[in-house]
Amino acid sequence: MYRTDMARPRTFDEERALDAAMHAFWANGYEATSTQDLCDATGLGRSSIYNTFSSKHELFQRALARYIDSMTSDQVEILEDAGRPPMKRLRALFARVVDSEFECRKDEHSIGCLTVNTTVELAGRDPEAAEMLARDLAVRLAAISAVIRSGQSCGDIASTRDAGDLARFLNAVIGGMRVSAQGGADRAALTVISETALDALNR
Amino acid sequence: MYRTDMARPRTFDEERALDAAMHAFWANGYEATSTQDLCDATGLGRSSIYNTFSSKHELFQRALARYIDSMTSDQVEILEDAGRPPMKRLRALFARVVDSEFECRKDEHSIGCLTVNTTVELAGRDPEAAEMLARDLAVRLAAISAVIRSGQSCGDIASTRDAGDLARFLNAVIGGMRVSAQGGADRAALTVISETALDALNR
DNA sequence: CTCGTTTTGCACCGATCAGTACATAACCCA
DNA sequence: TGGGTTATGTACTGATCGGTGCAAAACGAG
Repeated sequence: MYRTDMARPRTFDEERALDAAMHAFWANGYEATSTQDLCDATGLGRSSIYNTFSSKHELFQRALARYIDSMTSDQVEILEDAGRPPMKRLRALFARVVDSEFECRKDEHSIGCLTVNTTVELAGRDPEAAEMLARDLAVRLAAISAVIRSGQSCGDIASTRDAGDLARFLNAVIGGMRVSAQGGADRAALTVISETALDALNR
Repeated sequence: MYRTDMARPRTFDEERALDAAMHAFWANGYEATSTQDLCDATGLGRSSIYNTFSSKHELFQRALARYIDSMTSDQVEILEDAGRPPMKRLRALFARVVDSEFECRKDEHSIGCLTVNTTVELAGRDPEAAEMLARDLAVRLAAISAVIRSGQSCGDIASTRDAGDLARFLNAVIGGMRVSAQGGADRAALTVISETALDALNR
């Protein structure tokens, strides 16, 4: 079908372009990011973008997939660090969330989390995005649940609530922290929120 | 300046039109709601909309203000119900939040909360919206803090954390519940999240 | 009924939207 | 060096964007 030999090679790195597009969608949302914005962000011409990614919507899906892959594998890695006790792992997860809100900023404001942003903006009317988000949510909930279960069985976590329920709770708090950050909450505020959330596991 | 007498009267109710516009922005977001959508939602012609609300942006500000007014006064009323003990008031607040996620729906999905949606979509690049949201947040945090303080002094709330910090926490959980609802969480899931959040106040 | 004022409907504005057509450039292989 | 193939830049498409101009309609006051 394609003969990549004996033809003009690309002058750009597809992964880098995808990364730039991802940041554009992340900072401004799907609707507010125009195809021209994507050209500017990636440094590519319209032809190259459409030749490589087919459409704005497919480019968005690839950008979202990339974000989900990197963020969730990052978090799962923290959660599956068998060398540390469960509560320490959860604390590390929250610390990671707080840090992430101060990594990518724009005009002194957090740009939040692409997963949360997309859930709010698109989940209700973009079936493909909704399904990607649902699958990712399941993965994250499973990872958190596993840590909580092990914490409950070793006595590190006192709460007798269902591990899955506690995982949903922690996940909701993380989402709420993202929103709070976009609403202007500073590092201290986010830190206290996460500490308080962990209080709920110890009763 | 204006002589409303001896001129053609309006054929529509401004508050009803504003309400329809608010629901359109609420369900679809600012960017995804076109002026044509606003005409369809309100039943007004373009002239009437621009004559009454000046611009899409000003109409949005009025819609957001209307939403904030009604939602926050609703919640503050629950929180200031001096006849009930503090924890009961907080529980009632969360019950109200859960219910609200199942009042206005679209295609089996929650449309969330306009305050959260706007924080995510616009807070970073719309100063007027950001300021309205910040003022509203301060009001809600103050109301929650007051309830928590009274709960701490009467022994209804065991946590010795700063009341303001606990309020930030509860507010974040509420935001996280809105996001979870948009991500597909059902009533039982939201209920457990709120119960777990309240666990944190009793240790 | 006429005048002054505002509302309303309709046509229209330039700008921008996502996406495409096509010629040419750039490359590998023979 | 010439031919096959893909990448790229430029110009363009129809549709829609937010917003406006304007004339007719609709009313109250005199």
